[in-house]
Amino acid sequence: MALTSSDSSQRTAPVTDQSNSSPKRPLTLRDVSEASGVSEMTVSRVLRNRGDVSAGTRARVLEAAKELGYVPNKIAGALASQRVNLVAVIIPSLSNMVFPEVMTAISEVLDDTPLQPVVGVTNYKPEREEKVLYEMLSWRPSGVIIAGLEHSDAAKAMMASAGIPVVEIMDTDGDPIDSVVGISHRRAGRMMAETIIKAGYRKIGFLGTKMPLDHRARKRFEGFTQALAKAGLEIVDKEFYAGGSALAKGREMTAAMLARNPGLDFLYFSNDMIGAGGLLYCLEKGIDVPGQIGLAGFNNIELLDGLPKRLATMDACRAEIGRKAAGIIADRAAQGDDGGSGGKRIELSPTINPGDTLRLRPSQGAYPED
Amino acid sequence: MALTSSDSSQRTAPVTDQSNSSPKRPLTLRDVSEASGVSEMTVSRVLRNRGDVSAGTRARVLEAAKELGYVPNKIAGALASQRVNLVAVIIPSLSNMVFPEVMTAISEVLDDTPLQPVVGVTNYKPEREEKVLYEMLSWRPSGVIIAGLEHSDAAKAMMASAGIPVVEIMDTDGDPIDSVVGISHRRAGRMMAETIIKAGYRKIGFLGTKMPLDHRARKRFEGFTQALAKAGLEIVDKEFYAGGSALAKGREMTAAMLARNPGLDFLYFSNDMIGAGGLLYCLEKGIDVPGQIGLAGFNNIELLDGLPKRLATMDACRAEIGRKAAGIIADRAAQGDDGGSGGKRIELSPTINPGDTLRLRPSQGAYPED
DNA sequence: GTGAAAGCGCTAACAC
DNA sequence: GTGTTAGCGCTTTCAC
Repeated sequence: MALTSSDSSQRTAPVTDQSNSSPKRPLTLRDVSEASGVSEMTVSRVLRNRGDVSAGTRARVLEAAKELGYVPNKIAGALASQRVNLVAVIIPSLSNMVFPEVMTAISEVLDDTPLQPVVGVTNYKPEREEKVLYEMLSWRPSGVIIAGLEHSDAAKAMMASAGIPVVEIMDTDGDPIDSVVGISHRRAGRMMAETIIKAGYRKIGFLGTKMPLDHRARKRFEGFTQALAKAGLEIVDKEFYAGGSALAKGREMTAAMLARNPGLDFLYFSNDMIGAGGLLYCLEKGIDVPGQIGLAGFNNIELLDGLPKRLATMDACRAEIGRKAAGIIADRAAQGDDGGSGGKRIELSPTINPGDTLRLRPSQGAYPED
Repeated sequence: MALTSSDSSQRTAPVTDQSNSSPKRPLTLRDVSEASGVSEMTVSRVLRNRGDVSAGTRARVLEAAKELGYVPNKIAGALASQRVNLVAVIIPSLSNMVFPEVMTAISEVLDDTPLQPVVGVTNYKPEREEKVLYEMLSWRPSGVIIAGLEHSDAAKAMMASAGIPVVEIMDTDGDPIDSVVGISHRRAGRMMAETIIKAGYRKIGFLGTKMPLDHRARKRFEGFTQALAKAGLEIVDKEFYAGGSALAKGREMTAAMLARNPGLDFLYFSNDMIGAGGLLYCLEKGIDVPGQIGLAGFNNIELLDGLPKRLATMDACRAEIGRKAAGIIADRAAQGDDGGSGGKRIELSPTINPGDTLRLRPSQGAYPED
């Protein structure tokens, strides 16, 4: 791909610096055409590597384009060809660690295609999501990848009628507009609860974010409490935070909760970062983890490798989600498919990583395994 | 801004779902024009809130647009108006924590303008930077914000001749194409060295990334060793890593270095994350920090609040850099300035945050302060 | 293998 | 206040 001569030579420096010679009018195909003595049409063909062009003209055009420092105008190109090789990727946040990872996976897949990702950030606000979506759709992208299944009616309507493939990612608990790739966060919560119960923990506290708009955290919580209920258990205590450093908040909340309920034997954190804060607190206080208290988070953040103990957590399949989602868009785009042909539904299976903060067997043999 | 009626109503759901009624052809102004019985031109004016339109027609147009679920085509708009309200933001990485923060500041400033940021990621590779830049410039953005001062000749030429404002950010040690906003990383390295020396530490180790393309880390290292040399000191040991979890690497490298050189009394880490790994290691080993060994990192990452001790570090003014850079672009865009009018040069002053891992007075009174 | 004409969907500029 | 005309810089299509 990077080896085709036109590809590399197109974006090369202007050998003759035109910036002082002419008044700063952006160069057009016509300029290259005149400089090379070749018609605009043929110049266009050379620059896009389309159709047959003789080696001679080809060389002359490339030479002229390079000399002038010509950069094609994609706006005009897109309007004329009715094709925009952009994929809108709409995510709640960049500072969450989770989303950059999904982005990376998406980029990797799209790198092998003509498509390019464009990111929009919503900050977990539906009205911002709607605005960002509107802005992006107005550039007529080839597809949309958007986090979550919860959107305003207007947003849903826009996506449904855009005539392009839409992939909702991260979460599968709900009705997709078109395609979905993700995990069931309810199931993830349930799985964690079952694992904890099986390990013999009984007095369980929950610590999470206050964000009512973080639907995935909410669903994990629901799944978690539901599975506990099924085993006749109930959360002993819970606490939610908003803002500030997650690590510090995890520490503080853990301190507060353990002060209120010294008898707790497990803390389930809605993300790894606050979990790490809790872990550091427990270790500092000399609490036996996972003997006296077990801990678990969510996300399997690589960032945290290197803590004194590895926090038990759950892999949310972020990279795989990104890859699959990008793959769906890429396939559809390659087929010239406009999104009408029924969406895919891909539910990935998250796995529990017990780390060092979750004992695997019940201490008193209360619940035999299997 | 969000209160102007056109602004909010433009992006509202199609009340009548057109997706089944017509073959999936994207709607055009003409459709709205016909549906409302108003000329395309006037529809355009209403939708953009330009010029005087009577309340009556205005209402009818809005009604029709909403009904149809019309989303304007920015491609056509941009081509016709020769205006693209996009700002290209080109950064090395999203997973670095540093850049999302800069992005956030940029977005905040641009939110008050018609401009919109579009991110491109280079992964610290010059050839990718060149490609990303080329792609973005081909959309004719209103400005470019790009990390660093080191670019390929081709990249520099493209930016110089693009006829738009260019702001290079993060670093001021070098020659900008147009404007710069950042800190001097050489100075940052020197400052840290001077502070460390003043505090009485003498046997200093350095731990950093192996990336030869992380110019800012390199400059900090240079400034650091240079200031040590001035005081007649030399780094006792150094170690570089690549890949993997920074926290874990910091821990491992610290262990290795202290095993080799038990006499070290200070470790300077090129970033907070590996610094945190080192800190955790020292605390675990019962090493007296900052008595026996002092530690410092770089970046003042909020993420790390909550560690057992606050790591000494240096604030890189990330938010301020983002704000100032976006401000420059926004001002120029508002003035219709094409970037010809001489760039600004803004050098911010990083400050040292001693945290709990850097004693402030020399223990033996070797170097009296001021 | 190359060129000429038409037009993508909008908006600037000017008429009315 | 509203409509008309003429492009924006490309690519499509078709002729040669």
